[in-house]
Amino acid sequence: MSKDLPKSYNHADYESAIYTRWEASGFFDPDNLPAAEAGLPGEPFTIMLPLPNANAPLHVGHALGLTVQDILTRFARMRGRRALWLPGTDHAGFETQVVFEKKLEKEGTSRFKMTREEFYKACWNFVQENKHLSEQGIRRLGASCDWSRNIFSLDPEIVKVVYETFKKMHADGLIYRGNRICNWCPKHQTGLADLETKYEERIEQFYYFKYGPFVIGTSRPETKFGDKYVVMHPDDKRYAKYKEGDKLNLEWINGPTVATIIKDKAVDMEFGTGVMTITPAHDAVDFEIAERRKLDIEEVIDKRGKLLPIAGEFVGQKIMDARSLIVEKLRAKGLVDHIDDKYTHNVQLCYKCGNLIEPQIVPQWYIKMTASFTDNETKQERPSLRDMAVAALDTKEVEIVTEKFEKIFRHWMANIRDWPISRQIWWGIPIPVKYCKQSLESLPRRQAGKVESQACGQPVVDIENKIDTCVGCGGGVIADPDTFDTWFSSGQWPYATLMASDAKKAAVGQPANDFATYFPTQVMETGWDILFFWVARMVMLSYYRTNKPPFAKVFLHGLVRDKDRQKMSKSKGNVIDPLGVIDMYGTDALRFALIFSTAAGNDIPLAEDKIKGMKHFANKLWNIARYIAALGEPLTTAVPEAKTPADQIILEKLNATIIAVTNNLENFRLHEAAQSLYDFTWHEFADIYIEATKTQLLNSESKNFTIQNLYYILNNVLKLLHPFMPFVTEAIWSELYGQEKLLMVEPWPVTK
RNA sequence: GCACGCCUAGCUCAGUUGGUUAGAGCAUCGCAUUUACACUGCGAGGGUCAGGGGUUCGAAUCCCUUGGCGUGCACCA
Repeated sequence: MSKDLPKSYNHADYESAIYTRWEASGFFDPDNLPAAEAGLPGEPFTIMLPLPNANAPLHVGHALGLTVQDILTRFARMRGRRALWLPGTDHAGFETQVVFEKKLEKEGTSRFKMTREEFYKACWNFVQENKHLSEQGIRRLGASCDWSRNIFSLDPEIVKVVYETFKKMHADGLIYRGNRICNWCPKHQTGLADLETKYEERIEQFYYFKYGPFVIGTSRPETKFGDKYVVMHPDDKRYAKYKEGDKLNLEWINGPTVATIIKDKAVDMEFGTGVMTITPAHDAVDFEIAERRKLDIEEVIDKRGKLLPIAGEFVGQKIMDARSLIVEKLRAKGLVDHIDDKYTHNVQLCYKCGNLIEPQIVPQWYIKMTASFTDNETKQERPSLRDMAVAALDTKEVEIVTEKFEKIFRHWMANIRDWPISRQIWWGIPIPVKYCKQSLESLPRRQAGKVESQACGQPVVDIENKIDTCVGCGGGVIADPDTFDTWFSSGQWPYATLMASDAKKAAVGQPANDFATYFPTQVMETGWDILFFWVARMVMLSYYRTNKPPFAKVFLHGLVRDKDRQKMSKSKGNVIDPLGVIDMYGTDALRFALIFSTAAGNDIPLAEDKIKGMKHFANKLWNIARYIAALGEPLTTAVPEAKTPADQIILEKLNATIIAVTNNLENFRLHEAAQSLYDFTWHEFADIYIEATKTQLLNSESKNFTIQNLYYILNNVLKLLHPFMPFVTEAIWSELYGQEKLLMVEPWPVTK
């Protein structure tokens, strides 16, 4: 019986209905897959959806990641594996707070005009809305993820796992509270990790001031009020007559002062005059010298970037406003030696707002990255977190697809420093620590050089929020006001999600063995821009907590750029909206265009022409099916018969294509798999073989096996293409064979 | 400064461990016209694989070098 199909494939007629059928089938949940039901469970295949941030709509970069992950998941599923693609959303602490604060700003308010509770609730609602939108977008991309396990990083079950890790690390001595200089963003009022700052080259003035008998250089006159140490290199012959510890009386900005000579090798003799004064509270290098030499540390600038009383008449002024006034005053006092107008240097900026980072001394929680430790439970000696991660690469327990990124990863690991995990923001997981109230109040928190635990014992980790009495003095306690760096929780994602899933199941009396079954995961697919932020942390934390790698392979995709290789940005107007593209050309066209000509990790130029071309490909496939369907039913669709030379050639090429596609998918060469499918389908199958069948079909002897071969090849092509173009292939499949059998769970082709 | 990568057709890019005549999409040009599909088919032009040197029977691919472009990390007052 022949079928009449419409002349061209109209994606809008099929996509949403097909997704609904997939979802209703229950096969996104691997526990429902036929093999598992039949008591023949395939090997699990797990992949975690990398956390779309709950603060922004999907962009084309998400579309790429989702496509790659869906291809891998569908491929695994069709090969009989229990494929679990676990979707989730990250609260994305700082990122979301920044976005939400901008929104508040537009509405003429700010978080500082709200209570913390009000802010948190408003932010929660904002995130829920966006989360819903993202999830709809993910569905439109055809993502075959298991919504029954959908999870949010602020779900209590996740928070519990995160807290347990914190407690264990604290018990193991890997976490400490450091009262050190950190990267402080005066706009966002929080400390930031080095990764969360960026550098920008600027040409500014460099000032040379007379400091007693010396000339000192500085780019930041506004920090110089409290300077009382003058530092030079011990081998600098120019200053040999000054000895360590010598005191000098001299005139400075706000009057006479006493300076102490310090000799330290941290000074670069070649730079400036080889003499500097130090400002330990607002400069990392100066702080390091002061800490090492036990020098006094005095704050000059407050957390909002205004001068403190030590600045005398300048108190309360913003540092940038004060700078020129201070220079004028020094000039009036005859203390300006000269000024270099063309001083090129790099300034450190907040990666979000681009404001200058103001180094400040703020107590923060840190994780030791390079210290080996004794596991408090097992009493076993274990290597440092860094060393565990590097060992994972050495043993190939974790492999990063494309060597280039492995090198970058190792380089970063070699230079890693302790990770500050506390943030002074409100949107996030609170740090589960209590302090003695009395000691906190008697010692103003965040006062430079003081640690709040001095009065009454140590801070106490309280993950169940039960402690209300200070163990030292018996008085009240105060909860740590800070939240975790988002990456501390998302860094635990691969195991935390599965542990949390078990906790949820156990709570309703279901068998809970997700962690046992689906961990470690097989693949982590994400953009290279979060290799350090996320991938590195997952590897370290997973080995720490589970003794296992979080995933076997890391597949890093590149940035999607426009056709001229420009970064997509709203201001350039070159942003491709994935949902708009889907409306116009269909999901399959977008997916295939994204995958088609890119290697792992390389940036992807995406032009509308390419997407359009792939829509043509979907239509070509549709018309191949239409041609074949019109020929009527075959005797069998399972056995090909190579009787004519054309048959032989096409069946050989099909076998070669099956092998190539399978092999390329196994090795993450998705673009090569896509290219060979495109080429085979269009130029071998359609252009050559189908043209040849027009003659073969005229002959009644060859008609039957020709129809048989056409179906056989079409079926295989549909299966091979399904991971890449799930909608059009499923649409054709159901037009041919009805809606009962889903292509999604058909077995993967094998060669005949 | 430390590290990494890239340079292949007009444009955007593929090219796995070295192995036929170096490929695709788009663009260009010619031909075909009620065809499963114009969202088409057939065909053509277009490359010193950045330059130079080396290893090899053989190099876009490996090594050295020069030039150009880019990225990550660090960062000096």
